[in-house]
Amino acid sequence: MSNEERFNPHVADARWQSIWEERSSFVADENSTKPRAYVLEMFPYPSGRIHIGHVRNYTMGDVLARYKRMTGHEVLHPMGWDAFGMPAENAAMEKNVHPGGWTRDNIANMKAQLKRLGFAIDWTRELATCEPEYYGHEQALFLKLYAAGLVYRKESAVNWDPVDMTVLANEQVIDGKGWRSGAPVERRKLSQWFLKITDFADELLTGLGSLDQWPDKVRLMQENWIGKSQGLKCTFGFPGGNGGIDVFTTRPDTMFGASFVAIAADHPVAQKLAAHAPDLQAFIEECRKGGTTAADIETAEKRGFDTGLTVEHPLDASWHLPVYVANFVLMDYGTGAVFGCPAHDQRDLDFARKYALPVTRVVADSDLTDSAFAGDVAFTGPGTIVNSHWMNGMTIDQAKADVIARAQAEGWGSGKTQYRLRDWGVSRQRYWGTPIPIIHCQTCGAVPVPDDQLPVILPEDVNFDIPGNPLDRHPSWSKVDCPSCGQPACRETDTLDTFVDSSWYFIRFASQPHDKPFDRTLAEKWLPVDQYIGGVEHAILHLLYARFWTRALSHIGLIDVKEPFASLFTQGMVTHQTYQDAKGSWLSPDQVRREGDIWTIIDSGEPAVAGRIEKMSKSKKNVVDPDDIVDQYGADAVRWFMLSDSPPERDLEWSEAGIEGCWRFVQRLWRLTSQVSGADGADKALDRKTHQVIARVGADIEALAFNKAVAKIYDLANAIEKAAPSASRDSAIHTILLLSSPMVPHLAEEAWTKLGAELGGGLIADAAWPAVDPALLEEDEVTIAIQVRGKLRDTLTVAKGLPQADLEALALASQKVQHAIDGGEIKKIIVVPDRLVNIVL
RNA sequence: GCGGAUGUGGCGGAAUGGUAGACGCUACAGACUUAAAAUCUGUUGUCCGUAAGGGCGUGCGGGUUCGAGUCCCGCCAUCCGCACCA
Repeated sequence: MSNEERFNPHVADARWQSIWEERSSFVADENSTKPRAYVLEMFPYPSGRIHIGHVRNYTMGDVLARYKRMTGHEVLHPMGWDAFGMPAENAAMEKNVHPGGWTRDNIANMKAQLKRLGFAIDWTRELATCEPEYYGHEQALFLKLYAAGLVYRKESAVNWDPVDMTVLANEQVIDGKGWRSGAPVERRKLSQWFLKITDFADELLTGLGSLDQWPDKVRLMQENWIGKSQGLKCTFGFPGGNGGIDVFTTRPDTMFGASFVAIAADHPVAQKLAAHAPDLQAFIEECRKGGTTAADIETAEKRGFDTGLTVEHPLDASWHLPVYVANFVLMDYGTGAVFGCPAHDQRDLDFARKYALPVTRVVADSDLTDSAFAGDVAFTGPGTIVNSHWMNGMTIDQAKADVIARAQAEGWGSGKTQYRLRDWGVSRQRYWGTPIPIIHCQTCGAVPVPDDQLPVILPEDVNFDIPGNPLDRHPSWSKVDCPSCGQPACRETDTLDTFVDSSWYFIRFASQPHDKPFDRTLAEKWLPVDQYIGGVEHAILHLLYARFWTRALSHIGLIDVKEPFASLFTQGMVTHQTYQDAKGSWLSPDQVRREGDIWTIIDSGEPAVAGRIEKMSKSKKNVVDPDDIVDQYGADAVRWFMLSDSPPERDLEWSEAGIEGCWRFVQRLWRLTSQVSGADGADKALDRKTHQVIARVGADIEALAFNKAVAKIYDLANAIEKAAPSASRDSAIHTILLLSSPMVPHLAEEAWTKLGAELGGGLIADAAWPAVDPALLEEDEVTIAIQVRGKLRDTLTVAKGLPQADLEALALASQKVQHAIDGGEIKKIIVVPDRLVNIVL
């Protein structure tokens, strides 16, 4: 085949990309009267190179965006950069570059990479969170939330790396040591800024109910994260009426089964006692050291320290319970104290057995109502209250209500709703983030930076030669006068968690005025995002914070949007087989060769081991660089591969054979377009196929079932190739181009132009999605399955709508059917019109 | 431990309770070619059979139904999330 007959992406891709750009094809018109569609993929962190996972993510969004355009929508499909964060500081330390320069270079590189894939993005709205034009407005929003009382400052414990002199996130603490320095991590108390997300706990929970286009899995994860539970908050008083210990319980019905009270190591009562009790102090220290990883907790023994204190049981003041400091009680949930009811809580039982505390049964599900409780397995099921005075015989729910009512009447407690969700700590002791716009004054305290002094811009002249936050040691940056009293004061040197940056970028995309974060009317025109696509790893934090931030803005009257993302889709990862040599070192796919089932290392000829199929990662060397494959196959083949075969929510395995197949299909589609014949005559069967495929592909794209849409396009391609020349066939070729154009846009434009004489020119990107003729969706012949006792014995092709009696007669006339009946007695015949006949013997 | 998802050919996967395996990949055979690539035509769940045809097949065991990959009950396996949450 000559070169002219081939589609050449190396020429075509760039040509069409620049034509789209020249014509501003994908710039969203905010004055449009068309229905709007806001399609958004989670914006990337500018790490330096596009990852194949990004390609999959953005290809999905792109297909939807292009499809929406073709179906008459004004589409907003923007792109930006989640540009603050630690990797830039790490690079600064390792390579002696400025985080800003490093980040901006990365953005330039990645933008070029994205452009090569031909995404239909409105680049005029591009934003980077590290630029003052963005984070300045974020500071303004932060101060509005502060003014509304949704921001506060409190002492909070952090993981402190004493060598790097920095705060570490939990996942940066490995075996109690800093991930970078390897130094044992200390717990430090720092004054930190918090956002009152807990004020919105109930709203965020009930709001999940309206998100019917979110995956159940994500809604459930958020529900669990918010962790609503209802119970009783009550006081166990110290004898003599001198204060007491507040506890929260979800099982007030088991009050009479109490045998001890346990408090957290950080509980004020424990702290106070420890001041004069070195052995308790030592115990508390040990509790704090305990790891926070899953494995640590699983293996951690329940341990306690008897304080010698006792408290009165609220329902019987003569009954005194011992108070322990226990390693399993968390200070930051509930009140930091619990009462233990060992018979009906496994953790309490473990503890009671260890310290030989009483175990009293108060719930029974059988005849076993004795107060003595044997064994090491707590009973947590439903049952009837026993050994509990007036509550005996009640159900658990009745008893709960009774105790809460009594507590409220008598004033020692009240019903309470408790959430697992904690307020969002947003302070980061780092340079490369949004400066928190607060000034600390000795006289006035924390003073917001006045509006006219925003943005608070990061100083450029910083260095990373020594550990710690460069903002802290900058000679002048933090030194300012107090806006309130004019005395010398000090800027806050902490910066905001980068999750704040990503909590409102979708609003800024919709509207980008210079003088304010967004224009309300314009933002409300586009929002909520109609389709949001990204990785499931953001199921909780990013998506919860963005929901909170939007609600907080709504709460203070800045925008009338409750939920930012109407529909959410979480796509699977791109995976690839891994390879190792005999010593276990990872090998990249191009270092190995396969012969049958044997893998060998190409250079040395030594055997290689083909390992698990895993998410592409640099450390396992099973990566494929998007630039390389675009160089080799062109953007369209890569895009097609991203959409083929695997359902988008599942993992997609990269394979050489797979991309080769896509490349062949791109060429096959190209060849088809040269087969427009100008012939006359209709081909009813092909027309029918064409219209069925139009309907399916549209529905599949709307459902993001790209693999099915791809399969239907293959189906149509097969049908076209088999059909004889006709006007119908020419029309089918035009149709298949339109249907595949969101997926392989460069090829589609190239072919569209080639056929332009017939079609009147114009870009296929601006063409309308083909209309479905409903009349052609119906077959006029149907194939009927003939079953005998539910087993298929024959099939018959008959006219659609044949009456039941005729179907029965035809079925019985079949030799195969008669053979299967074999003279047996027919009990009844089930007929499903146009589908099947089942003869029951 | 708690919660959730998934399980279909050699592989990725299709299938409103109604013909299981669409479509793609792989493999094999053939055509074209001096040859290769590309392309085209077949075959490709499994077992029995020359064939016609038939048996068995959607992780395992039950159930509902004229009919179950699909619905119900109970297991098993894998993956994911959360995790001392009172």
